[in-house]
Amino acid sequence: MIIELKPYSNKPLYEQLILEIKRGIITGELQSGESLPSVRSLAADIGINMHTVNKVYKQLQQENILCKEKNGFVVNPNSKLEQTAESKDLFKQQIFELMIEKNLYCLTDEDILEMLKTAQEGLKK
Amino acid sequence: MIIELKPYSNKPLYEQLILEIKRGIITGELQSGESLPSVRSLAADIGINMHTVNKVYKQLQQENILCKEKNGFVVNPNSKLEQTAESKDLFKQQIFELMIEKNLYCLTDEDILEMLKTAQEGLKK
Amino acid sequence: MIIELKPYSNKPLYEQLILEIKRGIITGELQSGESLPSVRSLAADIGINMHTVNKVYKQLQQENILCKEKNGFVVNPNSKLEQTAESKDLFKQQIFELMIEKNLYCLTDEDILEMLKTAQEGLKK
Amino acid sequence: MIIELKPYSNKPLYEQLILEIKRGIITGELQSGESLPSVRSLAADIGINMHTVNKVYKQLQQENILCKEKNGFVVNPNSKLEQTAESKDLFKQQIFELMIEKNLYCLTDEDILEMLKTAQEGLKK
DNA sequence: GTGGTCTAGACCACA
DNA sequence: GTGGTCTAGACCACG
Repeated sequence: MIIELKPYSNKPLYEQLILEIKRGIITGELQSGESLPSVRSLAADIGINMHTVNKVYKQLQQENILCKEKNGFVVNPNSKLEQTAESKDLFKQQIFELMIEKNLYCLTDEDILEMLKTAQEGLKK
Repeated sequence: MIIELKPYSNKPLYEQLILEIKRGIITGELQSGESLPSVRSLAADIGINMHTVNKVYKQLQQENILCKEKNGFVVNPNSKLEQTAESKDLFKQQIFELMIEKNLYCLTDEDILEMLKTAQEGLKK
Repeated sequence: MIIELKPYSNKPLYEQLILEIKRGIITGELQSGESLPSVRSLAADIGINMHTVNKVYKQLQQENILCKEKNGFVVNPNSKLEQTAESKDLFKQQIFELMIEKNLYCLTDEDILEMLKTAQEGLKK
Repeated sequence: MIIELKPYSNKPLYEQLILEIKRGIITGELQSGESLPSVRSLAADIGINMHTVNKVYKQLQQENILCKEKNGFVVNPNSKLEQTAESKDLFKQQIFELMIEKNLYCLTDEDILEMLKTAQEGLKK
């Protein structure tokens, strides 16, 4: 799986990396139960600090997306992921902000679905 | 218009306030062309610092949502707001992240629209 | 002579008015030696504060563009205006800033002359 | 790069600093992609407040002249800068005011070009 | 009265 | 270490 981060972006590296890993899971590049690279090797591969990768793995563990095993982290092997309470709150907040913009600029449900579809098609890099 | 901020939220006060003002515009509590309270009075009202309000007004001016008149700020009197290039980029990023979550937790288009609708109904506090 | 000020602009009213009067002189709408309206009547006409007009007249007097007579202000009757030392400094600063932008965005002398010409053609409202 | 600000000028410190940085870019003292000093160190160097430098960097980022990287700001690495819509409007206004002065004092195109050239030669302090 | 600018000092997130 | 945010208080320009 190829991961590219933008050091220029406003978005913190760790958030970018979280999104990248989630993307990998969605596209199937990271299968259920598959092991992730070690903190050190991933950090070296993508050229960022070890602590940043560590933070990412821990946060994804908290979101129930990764599980810690004795030999490192693996993708949660449960076929269907459940949102944690915190994830749900964050998601609601995302929806809320989207709704604000939607109304402010008079966008329709169709506009939103269209954009979601476009985003999804651009998923596999 | 009632504005409530959460001082201990992760979200910066100024971002919260920006959302609140946008909400006011959507619900019609703030009409097109209507004057906003002065930075000082709003700051006093909601119990935050003048400079924080100032930052909010300036950013909303940047987003073309507020206009500066000689005696304070007013809601952009244009009936239909246009997204700036930057707004569009941010919106695309919002959509992208939503799409990631949508796929990760196997949500449907209908789920998303339903949540948007719910959020909208909860608009008027 | 028709004067229109934009209360929305970032530019202070008094600076706008100074430019408008200079424009009038250039286009010939205000002839050499011609009287200007009284502070009060001009203020009333264009809907601004008397003090603002007063400030404008005084500043233009200092720039040697207007002269004070017993019955009010008149356009300096000298056929050819001379820049005061301060005007020259301000003008040099204007030129300096223009030069900065010109170089920053790699504009040519021709671009500048072209834009000056265009501005001049738009002079007579 | 040597930067000198005039604390008692009419022009705000932050505008002066913006011009100085643009000057540095034009003269090549600041190369494309080069890092700028941190807000704190630059502020200390030139004897102004950190927040003032911060404002300058942010505004230059807005103008697409600086980019924010993870560890500070760098000069936009694009070889040719593009004016933003706002920059263009400001530039037009500059041209307009120059044209007014040009006509008021009966200056010729050659005078303007001559002054621009002189200003440019005085660029490297 | 309004917003704009500048200063100063604090705490936090990120890497 | 970096910039980001927030607070607090001061002075100024504008109208």
